[in-house]
Amino acid sequence: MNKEATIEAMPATTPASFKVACSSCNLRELCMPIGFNAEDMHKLDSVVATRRRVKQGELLFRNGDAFTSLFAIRTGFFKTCISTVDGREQVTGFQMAGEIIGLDGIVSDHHSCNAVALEDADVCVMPFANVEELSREFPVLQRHVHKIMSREIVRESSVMMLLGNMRAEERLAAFLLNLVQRLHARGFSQSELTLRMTREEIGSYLGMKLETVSRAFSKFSDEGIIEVKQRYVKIIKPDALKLIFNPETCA
Amino acid sequence: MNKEATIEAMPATTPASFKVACSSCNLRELCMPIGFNAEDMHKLDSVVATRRRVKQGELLFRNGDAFTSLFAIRTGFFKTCISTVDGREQVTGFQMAGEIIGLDGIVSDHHSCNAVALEDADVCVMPFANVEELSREFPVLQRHVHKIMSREIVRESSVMMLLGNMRAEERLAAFLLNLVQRLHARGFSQSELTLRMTREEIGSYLGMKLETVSRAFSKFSDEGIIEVKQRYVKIIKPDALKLIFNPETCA
DNA sequence: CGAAAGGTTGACACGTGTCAAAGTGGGTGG
DNA sequence: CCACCCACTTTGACACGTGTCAACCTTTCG
Repeated sequence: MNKEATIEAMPATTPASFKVACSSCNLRELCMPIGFNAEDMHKLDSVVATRRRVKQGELLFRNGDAFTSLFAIRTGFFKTCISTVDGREQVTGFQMAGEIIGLDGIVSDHHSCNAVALEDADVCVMPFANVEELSREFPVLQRHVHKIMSREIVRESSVMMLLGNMRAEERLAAFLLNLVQRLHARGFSQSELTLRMTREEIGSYLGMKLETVSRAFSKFSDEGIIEVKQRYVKIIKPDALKLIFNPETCA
Repeated sequence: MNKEATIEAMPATTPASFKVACSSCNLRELCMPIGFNAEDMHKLDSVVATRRRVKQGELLFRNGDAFTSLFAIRTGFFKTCISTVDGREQVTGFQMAGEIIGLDGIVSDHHSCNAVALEDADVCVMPFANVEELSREFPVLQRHVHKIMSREIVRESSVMMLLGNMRAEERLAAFLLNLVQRLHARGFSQSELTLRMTREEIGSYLGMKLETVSRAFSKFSDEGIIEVKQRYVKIIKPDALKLIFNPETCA
């Protein structure tokens, strides 16, 4: 059995050496641009001001908070969500190690969503003023920041495709494939994962009710495509999943 | 009766003086940052390389095209859309004068959607290399670019809320309110508009079928909330529309 | 003037939501 | 350390909103 897909158990994590330095961070390749020499790399370290721990269930930031910083996730797992006055909630994304969170706050200087830790997390606080200042000095960083924002725009577009055009099972298949792909890029199994979110949160992200999510899981399980036990999921037939999600977004 | 809400009939448009210069553009306040002095403003003119005309039905760029430039819409109206291998289409947005289009291409150096002119259009071509170079020189422009991208991220989040949580009539109400609000910001009526897109395109954007869009229009009309005749829409009771869309996104 | 594209409306089907009940597992306090 | 509790999940029965299919109408344009 492959190692469990928990971010806490990141591979090659040296036993908690808590440097606040990108230059010595093993996630650098995920959240920072490549192509820096050693000297520049040390200048880059000044992007990150501090670290911050967020316990499971706690908020990294909430709707309305003043925006001052972006956050790079070191460990842990987040959801971002917005909600209506009448209590309906929309999960707008799930974020894992190496991903950047907080871009929503730039436009209005205030965050427009909540960021909730779905497991104990550790983030790098990057004051946006630092990011912008260093971006002016380093075109590579500038381009990187632009790419991160563009990537988020493209991701949201593909979620719009899911929500607007796909049926429940297609959505769940796409969701699972996306999750394992991102976990695999972080050194985890491409067939096994442990979900960090509830059925309700998955449903909110995918625009369906928790019962529908549960039914879709059961259906995939009955068909031998996946193995499910609560939060644990094993993908038995990835090709079958891809077939269900046949219409590759942006083909 | 208020003037018709067609972008071509922009108010205070001097009779087609076709300068390629932001400093003398009457849309500057919409797509460029404020707070530039006259001297800097002229440097800023070099962001825009050329102009480009796009006829109704033609594409400004298509999925897969190399990304080189952002485009600022001077006149005209666009939709951006992505499609699946099996032909399903998702409209990801409608863009009008003063708005920036092409941000999707930054992440991969290739566009990931199609941009189609829904009426004859005229755009400023801004080579992204120019934008980045000037951004390094002018923090105000840098911040502006970041805000534009962040605004797009937030907009897409609110569409996710629409698609994931709202019912057909709520979606259409939100859509109409958003459209008139943007048109009003450009000097048009806040109660009358002429749609530039078909029922099918509205439906694609809002995740519903054209028949459902049509029915929702008829329902609003029957209730005296709006007046509809084909593409012409007059909002009789804006408050009723807001009530239908009561859950203000991100409340 | 005729054809094509877009829009409206009706009848019916079907996917997903709703409501309810029961099962499962993890955390916590005695 | 165990037992209880609570949050989460699964499953079933039924309802309902929206999709599907079809017919007809309106407008535009060659």
